[in-house]
Amino acid sequence: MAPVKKFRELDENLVRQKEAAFADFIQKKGLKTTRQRNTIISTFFRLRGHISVEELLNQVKQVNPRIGYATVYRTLHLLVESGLVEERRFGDGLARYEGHSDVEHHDHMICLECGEIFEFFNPRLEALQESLAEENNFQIFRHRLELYGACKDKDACQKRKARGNAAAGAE
Amino acid sequence: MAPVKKFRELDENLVRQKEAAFADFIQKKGLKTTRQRNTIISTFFRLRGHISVEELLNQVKQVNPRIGYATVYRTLHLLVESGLVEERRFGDGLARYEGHSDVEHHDHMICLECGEIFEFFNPRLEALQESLAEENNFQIFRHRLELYGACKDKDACQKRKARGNAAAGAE
DNA sequence: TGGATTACGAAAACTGTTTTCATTTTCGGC
DNA sequence: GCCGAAAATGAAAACAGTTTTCGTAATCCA
Ligand SMILES: [Mn+2]
Ligand SMILES: [Mn+2]
Ligand SMILES: [Zn+2]
Ligand SMILES: [Zn+2]
Repeated sequence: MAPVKKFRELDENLVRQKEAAFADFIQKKGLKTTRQRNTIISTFFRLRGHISVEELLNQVKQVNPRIGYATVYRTLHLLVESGLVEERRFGDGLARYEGHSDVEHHDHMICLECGEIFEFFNPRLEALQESLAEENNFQIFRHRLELYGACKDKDACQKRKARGNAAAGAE
Repeated sequence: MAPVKKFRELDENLVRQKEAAFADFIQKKGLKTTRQRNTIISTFFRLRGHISVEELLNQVKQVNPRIGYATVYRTLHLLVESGLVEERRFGDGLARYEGHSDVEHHDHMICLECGEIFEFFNPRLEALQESLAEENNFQIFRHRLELYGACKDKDACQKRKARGNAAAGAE
């Protein structure tokens, strides 16, 4: 009867689940639980999207302003090592991080006009990659596929595209 | 009669063609022809593969040891701007450059064991990307697809894979 | 060939990230 | 609850790749 609240609850549960999984990882590695790490991961898991280190640090500082870059970097490495988080690089020079959503693997479309990032997954595409690898006697461990362009829906993107200052394709 | 030589000649012609195209570009931009730029581009076009700045500088220095990083970087930017060269990043932190081959666009398989890079192109894959973009009302300007894994042919890669120190998928 | 314009090269600056190191915190055993 | 070894923190320095600066030199058109 309260679908919005329901989603929020579910999301909150997922976050707690991830926090628990990370705690597990930390313990199994013989590392220590610290206030800073807890702050960082619970902040991170409550953010959505593809988060840069600076973005994360800014949020974290609102909870504990004494936390610095080093600890955020170190914690992100642990999160990646734990398998709960993936690092992405979309060519703007900064690493971005995202917690796994329910979709295990996905690829990205990046709008060069508005910066929005769309996620997609297509089994045929994945299978085709596999079969091409096979042909070349190559075994895929992982892959990255990024489509850079413009989302036609957005007003801003259409406008800029019409003015032609995007088609150049410059970074 | 001399197929190897023939290929070499053809290749040499292609290089000269590119050098001419770059000269054109320089002139149309109102820039100046210099000994350093000539050395750099003719060295670059005679190398094959995905060349890092350091690799290029090392080669260039054998012709003229006084040429420095700055000029190599600047010349590579011009080459990219001219459209004769493309920048690639395969995740090892360095930019790599490749002159267009006859194949206009291609994607890459990167062996994490031996570092070898295989190039491929598949129209079905490209078309599938297009149609997925279409579905999302997205217009692709460019894309990048990289398959990371192991080439099964190579002895070294097979051996290491068997020992299991590769499957972890760590960077 | 003069002279405005562009390029060069060494070194400094920059950016994102990693490391160092002195200090503090954690946590299992007492 | 305290001890002490082990691990974590944070400020600052170091690092790596790349870009910029700035004084000097080369280019090239009138
Ligand atoms: Mn994503
Ligand atoms: Mn290539
Ligand atoms: Zn995929
Ligand atoms: Zn492609």
